[in-house]
Amino acid sequence: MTIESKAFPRSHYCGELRPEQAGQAVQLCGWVQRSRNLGGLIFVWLRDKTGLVQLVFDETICGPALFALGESLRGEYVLSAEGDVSLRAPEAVNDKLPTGQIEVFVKRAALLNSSQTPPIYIDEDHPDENEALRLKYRYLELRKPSVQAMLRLRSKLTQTLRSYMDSQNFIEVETPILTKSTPEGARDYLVPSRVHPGEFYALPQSPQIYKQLLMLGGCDRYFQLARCFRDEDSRADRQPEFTQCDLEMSFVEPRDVQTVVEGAFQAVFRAVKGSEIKLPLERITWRQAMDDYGSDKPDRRFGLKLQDASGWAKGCGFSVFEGAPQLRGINAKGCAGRLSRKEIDALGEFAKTFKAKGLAWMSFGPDGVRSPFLKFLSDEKAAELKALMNAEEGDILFFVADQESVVLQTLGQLRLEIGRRLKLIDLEKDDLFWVTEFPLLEWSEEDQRFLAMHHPFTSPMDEDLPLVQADPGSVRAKAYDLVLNGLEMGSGSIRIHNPEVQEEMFNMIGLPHDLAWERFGFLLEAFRYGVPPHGGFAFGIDRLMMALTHAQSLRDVLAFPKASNGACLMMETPSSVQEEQLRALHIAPARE
RNA sequence: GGCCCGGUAGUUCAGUUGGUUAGAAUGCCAGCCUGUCACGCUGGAGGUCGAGGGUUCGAGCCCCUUCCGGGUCGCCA
Repeated sequence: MTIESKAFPRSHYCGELRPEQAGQAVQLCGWVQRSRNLGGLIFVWLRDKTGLVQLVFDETICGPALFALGESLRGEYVLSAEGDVSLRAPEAVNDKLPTGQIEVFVKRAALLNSSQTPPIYIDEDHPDENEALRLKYRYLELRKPSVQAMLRLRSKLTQTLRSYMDSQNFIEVETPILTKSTPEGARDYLVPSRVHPGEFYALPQSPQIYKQLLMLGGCDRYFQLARCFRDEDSRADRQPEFTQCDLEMSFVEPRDVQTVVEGAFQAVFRAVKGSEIKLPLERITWRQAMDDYGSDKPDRRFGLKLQDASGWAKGCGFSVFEGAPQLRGINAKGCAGRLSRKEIDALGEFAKTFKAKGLAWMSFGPDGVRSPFLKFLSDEKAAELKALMNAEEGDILFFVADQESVVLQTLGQLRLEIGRRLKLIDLEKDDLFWVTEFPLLEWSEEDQRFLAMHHPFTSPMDEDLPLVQADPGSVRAKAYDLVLNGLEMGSGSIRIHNPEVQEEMFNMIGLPHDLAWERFGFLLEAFRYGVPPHGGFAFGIDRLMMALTHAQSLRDVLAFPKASNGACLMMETPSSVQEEQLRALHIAPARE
């Protein structure tokens, strides 16, 4: 019957009250979700991080002063309330609320704060609100029990990883955030130095160099939940700053690292999802992944594998096919009737965004074969192609003719697009596996030289060492990726510990000796002092969260995500600074 | 850097071929209401149609520029 201004010590969380507490006096704290004023009776939903519970203000029980307070309550007012938990009458039970069998008759309350009308709905019924507003008022969105549940899940995940890595005798070591700009790879965020005019630190894209130095330093088994930064454009699954579980081990081969990582994923799935992953995980080679799926991170939850028709294309009579280095295709089994002509054309446009010149198709409907290129083929060649692609009535074939990289990428993406459009993907399945034996190098048309596919410290496979001089492009690396449901969870490799091989590597990627020393001299020098063989792995915590929660965007699994241009709409960063600050950093103001 | 989609009330959206005073729902404010749970009923307030320029007798609508948000290609060792 009293109104106070200080919060009461809390006895229970709102969302956790159950019929077992009936008859008890409880103290609750939270925010007003909504109130329904019936005149002589007021119902108020109180929310905390666990969920909602219904408070009842009944004037005959709480008295006129407290009732007046109840009348004044509005959305997001902050309230501390004491009252008696009471079972609801059967006809008054709300099945939609976990706490719907009970309600709390308020006897004491403290109004701790009022609130403006919030600009976003803080409930679970309005998920598709304006992204910009959600980002600007993220702190309000955090009040949603679903977002709170995400944060708890994330915390559970990191706790599980830490305890698992500890159980495997890894130690967590923090490496510097102020570090050195590295060439190759993503753009760095630069940090100007006040003490060293004209010189810059960089934020780490990963703790790569440090963890290798830790191996040199005898740490043997290191891990870190590491913040990483890349100054590149965002995507739904890419943010400028993100968190990786980064690890490195000494005296190991790929299998040893993979065993530890697999175990970590098994532990996480057990703890967070309650599901069991069978170990060891399946391994497929990079070559196999590319040939079958046109991707080094295939989504294997549906079929539609790629098939090579290059051999058939020789002398087929259709110049587009004959003139291209490669012809590969997909048989979309039973999909002929599910794709309209308009949709097929849209897929053609889709294919063109991946540099394909066009998308050839051939459908086998009840009224016969239809295809824009059928007229160029003899009956025999057409029949051959049908047999080669295992086509039957109801199927539709898609082909891309071009150089290998374009063919594979286009068909790989097309396969995913068809899978999405026709809902062929089994979302209940979790498909976790290794892709191994990545190429060491990839040819860059732009730079007209080889680039390290992973990074320049990745070790070649022992059996491919003889190819290093003769055919660098075919050398495979001790590099491996972990893939979950078509998402790249992370990648790792065994590093080069032999100075001659390292020198050879720099040669292959066209990095002159003195330039290599300028950039990595400290590492190369360190490696003269008895570096152990070592290798490691890193996987994205954020992407793993996305997979575990079926989130559509990385934003949904971060407490404070950034917008697609890298800006924080809430704090309005990046922001300009005072000229004085710039002067201290020896930086000239931007000219308009 | 390229391409696609979007921006109208606090919020989610509608807005016809370019034509009167820009609408709905919800939220908000006021009043009534003792079993609501998307409470109900009555009344009310609320708009720089992202911004700037142009075409026109007349622009939320057409054109140009630009800003912001989302997606994507490039990029992301």
